[in-house]
Amino acid sequence: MKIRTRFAPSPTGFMHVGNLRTALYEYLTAKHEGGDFILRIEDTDQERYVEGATDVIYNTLKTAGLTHDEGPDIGGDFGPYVQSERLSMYKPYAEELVKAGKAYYCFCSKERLEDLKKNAKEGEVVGYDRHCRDLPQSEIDEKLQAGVPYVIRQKSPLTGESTYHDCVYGDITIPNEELDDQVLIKADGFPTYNFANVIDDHTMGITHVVRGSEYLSSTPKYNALYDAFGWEIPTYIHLPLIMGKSVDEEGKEVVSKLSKRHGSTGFFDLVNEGFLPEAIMNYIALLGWCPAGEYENREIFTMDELVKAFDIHGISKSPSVFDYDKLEWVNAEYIKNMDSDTFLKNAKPYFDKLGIGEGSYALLEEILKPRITRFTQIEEKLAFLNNYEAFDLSLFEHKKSKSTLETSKAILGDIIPVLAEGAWDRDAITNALTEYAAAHEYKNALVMWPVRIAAAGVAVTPGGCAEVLLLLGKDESMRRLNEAFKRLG
RNA sequence: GGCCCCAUGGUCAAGCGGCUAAGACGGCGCCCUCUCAAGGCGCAAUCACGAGUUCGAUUCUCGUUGGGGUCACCA
Repeated sequence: MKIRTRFAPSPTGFMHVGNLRTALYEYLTAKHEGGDFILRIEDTDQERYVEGATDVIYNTLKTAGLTHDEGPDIGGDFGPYVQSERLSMYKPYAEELVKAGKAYYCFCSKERLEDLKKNAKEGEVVGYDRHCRDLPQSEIDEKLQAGVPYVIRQKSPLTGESTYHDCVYGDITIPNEELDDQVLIKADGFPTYNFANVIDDHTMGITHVVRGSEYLSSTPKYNALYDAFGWEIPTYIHLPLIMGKSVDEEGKEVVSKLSKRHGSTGFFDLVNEGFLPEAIMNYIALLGWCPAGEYENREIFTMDELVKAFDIHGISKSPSVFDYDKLEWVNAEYIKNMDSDTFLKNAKPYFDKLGIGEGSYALLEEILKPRITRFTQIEEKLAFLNNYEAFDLSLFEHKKSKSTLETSKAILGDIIPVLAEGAWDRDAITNALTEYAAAHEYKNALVMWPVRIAAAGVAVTPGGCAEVLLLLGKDESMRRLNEAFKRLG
């Protein structure tokens, strides 16, 4: 049978990387076996409606490279794919359950439910007291007739225990008394997430349910629903949570579910910070899953390779901490391996901002590629091109090169005229400097150091002396060299 | 608090009764080198604890501790 998985986000306008990783694993689970990946929008909570939020979902999936086979935007044989458009189908299912004695009408007011909670003993957590579970039929009819608002609740088993199998966690057993009579249809007639989820998954032919491990303990309730309808229970693949590390008020390191306080956790937040979509996906694929066989120890994967390598046996059970350092490294790997066109496409906005012309593109690509871990760093790396301030002359002093204020002054004095007359290409500049060094029996470093400092005005530059001069152009270089020379007295 | 799950270096993690306990990020050192990177080489760093089972436990069982999740007319 063809595998069908689904990604069922609710439109909140924000795509958490945890959700995105779930989507990724759902995609990979299906695609590894040649199955279908379905997108379904779960918008049964009208109170949480956010304008344009579904576009965020489409854009995320598209940018992330997770192409769905069926969904609200492209259709499919199991539509509609938006829950609010399926609204009419849920209640009849719930009523079918009521008729079968597997669910019941509950007329309890919100106030009564709140009182239940309020009256609970200190530290005690109480669920619904099943007040309406065994109401006499006459009373039910009466209330229905009178138009008393109601919800439909699932009749959960009171005793015994439920066991189910999960592909990652193995057999899970829960005492049935832990299962409460959850609401299936809300007072407004809308289904709850739990209920709609089961109905949708079944009617859409979802074979593998992939979701976070927070559903581990409520899964028996879902199963009870499948059983009540006589439907086949899907294969479950629960995923370990993604955690974040932070420091509490006392300065202690604490680990908790990844959230805003750990830094950017939204997909587009990360993208805006300069992380490449491919790198983000690559990184999160490895958070909680480890490749095996021919892919063992591999760190960099294209989406196609992930599809080939993915195997649910490699999914780990323990939660993992989101490591921004490693993400940064993965991102850098992608940059280093980029072809020129892609590199330029990403770098161009920054080049334009700095007023850099086409003539420098190739050289910049060469010197920037190994030096940036994110494209957003370009501005800072090249700041010296447009800024040249009266830098601290002590920059000319460099122990390793044996450069001092004196040697710098002498060498600049000698070399400025030479450079002024020479050609302005990489070889010419390099040769001029090294030949001068050789002629005076100086180490290259002793010559390169002051020239680079004088030209850039900063200690750290991407690329070396010749590259800095080239980027600056002859006029600007000579101007700076002369100015620095003058300042050296 | 009840219930469920988890537990290998700082982090991601391999391991599935016998290994000098992989690999990666990060850290540190060396090399290369005009700075910074990149690259190369190397080093430090892990089986939470306690009982069992076994000839032998990181690996199996139980307990302890620690961490996480969950207990809605939210999804």
